[in-house]
Amino acid sequence: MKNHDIQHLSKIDSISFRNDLISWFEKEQRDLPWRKDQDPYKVWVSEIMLQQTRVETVIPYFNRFIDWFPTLEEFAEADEERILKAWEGLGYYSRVRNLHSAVKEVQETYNGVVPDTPAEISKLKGVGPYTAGAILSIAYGKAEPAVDGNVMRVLSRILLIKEDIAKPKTRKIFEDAIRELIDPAKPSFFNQALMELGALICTPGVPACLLCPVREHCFAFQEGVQAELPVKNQTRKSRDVQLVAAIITNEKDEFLIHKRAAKGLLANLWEFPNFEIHTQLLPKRSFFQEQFEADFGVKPSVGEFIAKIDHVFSHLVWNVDTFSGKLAPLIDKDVMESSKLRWVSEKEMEDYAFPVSHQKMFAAYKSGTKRLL
DNA sequence: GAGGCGTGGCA
DNA sequence: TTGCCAAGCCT
Repeated sequence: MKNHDIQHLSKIDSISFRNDLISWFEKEQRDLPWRKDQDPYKVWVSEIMLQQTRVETVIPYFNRFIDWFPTLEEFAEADEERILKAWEGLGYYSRVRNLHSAVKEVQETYNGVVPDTPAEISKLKGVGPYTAGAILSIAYGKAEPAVDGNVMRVLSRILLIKEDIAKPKTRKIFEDAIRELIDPAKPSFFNQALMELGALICTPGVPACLLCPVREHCFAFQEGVQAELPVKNQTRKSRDVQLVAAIITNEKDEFLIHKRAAKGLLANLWEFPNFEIHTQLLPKRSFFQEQFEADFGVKPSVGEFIAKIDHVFSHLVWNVDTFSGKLAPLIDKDVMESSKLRWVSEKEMEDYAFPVSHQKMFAAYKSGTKRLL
């Protein structure tokens, strides 16, 4: 660490800072389901769910997840369809596949006990620097930094750190600061308090400094520049993708669904057959039929237009022209298997994990069906 | 290091 | 409406 990176660090009374911060946390912390105990498995699950995801969104998912998989061992033995279903709608689905892989690793290598050293825990899939520090401090009481976006925002203000927090190497500056400031007696509360402060008081935009328990320690507040921090220079441009999809049924009122590839966007989730449109040469119905026949060897009939579904991802936007369609269930059984196609009843669809984009498509289909009755 | 990887809430 | 954000990690 270069000292000039954190010139205000040495001016902080770390004992007083810790006490003010932790006293506030002990009084004001939210009653959250993952704070009921310090089971390393539950702490781990909650930390993975909370990555880039709001607390209010996570709460019901966490409760259901622990209901379905109360212990690390039970989650390790779950099948992939079930774990994806548990994550359906949460986003960033590789999180749950990595968690599953890591939990199985803990079962096999560590006899079912989540490791408590930085070196071991960091080797687990999906456990990066933040999650490692969070589990080690919250579940095991180790004085390790857990630097997330909240911590960088809060500390950038308190210590007047103007490094760009969008740059990966900047995290180390904050980890070094935390190692100086962390309460060795209460590392769990210290780390959680910093994040709680970021969530409740030291928010992005205009923070509630008048309610802040540590504003006397805050150099940004002293200089009135809290709204200018943190510095974050990253704009990720998203790209538009045109798709044509069809909700295809057979004479038994079953739906044709397809399992997505094991890598990439929405990996291993199920979907209604769809294709990306690169050029606009053919009418969309014809394009869909040709692509479908090329991939699966039979040609469906494509019926009425259902809806144009717009769905925004973090890095791209889907624009999906959705049609209804009909197909006799005559696709060869081996082709169905190798093409990862399946006919399922509406009831059976409940057991499959679909991305939100396809839930929107199905909702539009259902409302269209209802209109026809 | 930069970009892939979801979703919903909010100004 | 549009863009930005919210307890990151992987490649």
